[in-house]
Amino acid sequence: MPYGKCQGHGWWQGKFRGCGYRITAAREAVLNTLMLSEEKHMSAEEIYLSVHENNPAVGLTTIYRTLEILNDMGMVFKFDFGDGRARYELASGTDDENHHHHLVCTACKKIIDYKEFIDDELELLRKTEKGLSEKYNFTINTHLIQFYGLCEDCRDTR
Amino acid sequence: MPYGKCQGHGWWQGKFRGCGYRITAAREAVLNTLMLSEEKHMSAEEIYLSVHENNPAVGLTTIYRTLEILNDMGMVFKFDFGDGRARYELASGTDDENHHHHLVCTACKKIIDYKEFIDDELELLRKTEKGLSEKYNFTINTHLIQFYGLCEDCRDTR
DNA sequence: CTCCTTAATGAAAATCATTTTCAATAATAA
DNA sequence: TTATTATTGAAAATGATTTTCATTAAGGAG
Ligand SMILES: [Mn+2]
Ligand SMILES: [Mn+2]
Ligand SMILES: [Zn+2]
Ligand SMILES: [Zn+2]
Repeated sequence: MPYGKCQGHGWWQGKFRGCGYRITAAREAVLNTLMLSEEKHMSAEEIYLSVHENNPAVGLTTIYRTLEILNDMGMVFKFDFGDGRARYELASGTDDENHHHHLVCTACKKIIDYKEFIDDELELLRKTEKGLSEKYNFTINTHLIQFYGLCEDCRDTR
Repeated sequence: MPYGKCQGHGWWQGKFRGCGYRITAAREAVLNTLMLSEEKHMSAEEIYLSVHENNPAVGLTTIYRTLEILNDMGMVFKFDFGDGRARYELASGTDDENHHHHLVCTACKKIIDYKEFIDDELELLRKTEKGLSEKYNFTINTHLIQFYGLCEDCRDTR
C-alpha cells in the first residue's frame, strides 16, 4: 500500500472536485483497487473483477470511464505491453521515489518494474526534455521507457 | 529512400530465405512501401492502400500477416502511439545512424522523430541494459523511448 | 521445364477490447 | 428538500486484428 502520497482519507477527492468530477463509490473502488495492486499492472477487466467483489453493482463500462478520467487527470498511467489490452498503474509523480520503468518479456508478457538506474536515466531525461522542448517547441509532460526481451524463464526454454 | 542498408536489390530476400519464408510480390510491395514511408509511421490500412495502388490483388489480411513476420524478424518496428491502431516503421539496427526516438503529441497525435540526443541516450541505455540484464537475468533485445506532450500547434490552441 | 509439396493468400466470418447509446439513478448546489 | 445534470449499467455498436478455409503459387526435386 503506497503511503506518503495518500494522507489519511480522500487525498484524491480534492483533485476530483477541482476538476469538476463528482465523488462516487465506483471511483473510490477503482482507486482502492489500484492502490492495492502495486506492480500488478491490471487490465480494465481485472480491475472490474476486483471491484466487483465488494461492489457488484459497478459495471465494466464505468471502470473504463473511470480509468480514462484518472488517466486524463494524470493520476493513473495507461500502458500497452503488447498483449492486446491496456494495463493501468497508479501514477507516482515523475520525480517521486516510486517512479520506475519497465522490462517486458516478449514471450510470456511478464513485466518487471525496475528503478535501479532511474536516477541516471531521469537526469538524462531532464536534459533531453529540455533540449527537445526548445528545439521543437514541444511541451513534454511524460515519458515512456521500456526494455523488451526475454525473461530468465523464457530464455532458458529456448 | 534509405540507402546503405539496402545494397542493390534484394537486401531482404536473404533474410527471408534464411528464416524459411518465401519471396512473394505482396511481401516485396510492403517492404517497398515502408522504404518510401520514412517518418510516416503508417498503419496497416494505410500500407494496404498504398500497396493496393500497384498491387490491387493484395488483401489487407496479407498486409497484417506480412507486418507480423517483418516484426518478428526485427526488420520492422511496431508502435502504439495511442490512436487505436498499430503503426509501423522500417527498423534500422539499434546502433544504426537512423536510430531515433519519438515525441508524441497527445492532442493531435502528431509524431516527431528525433535523434539529437540519441548518442547520450544510447550510451546510458547500454549501461542500463547491462546492469538490468545482470540483475534480472533478462536478455534485452530492444528498447522504446517516447516523450508525450503537446506540439507547438496544440499548445497554442490552449 | 514439369511436377509436387506445402507455404501463402484473399474473402468472409469471427474475435474481442473498447466505445457509444439511452433511459434510469444519484451527487451536489441552491 | 428540490432541481439540475453528471454518472451509471445494460445492451448494442464499433473497429482493428485474427481466424477459417478453400484456392493459388513458391521453390525444391527430378
Ligand atoms: Mn510498473
Ligand atoms: Mn519514427
Ligand atoms: Zn518471459
Ligand atoms: Zn499536436
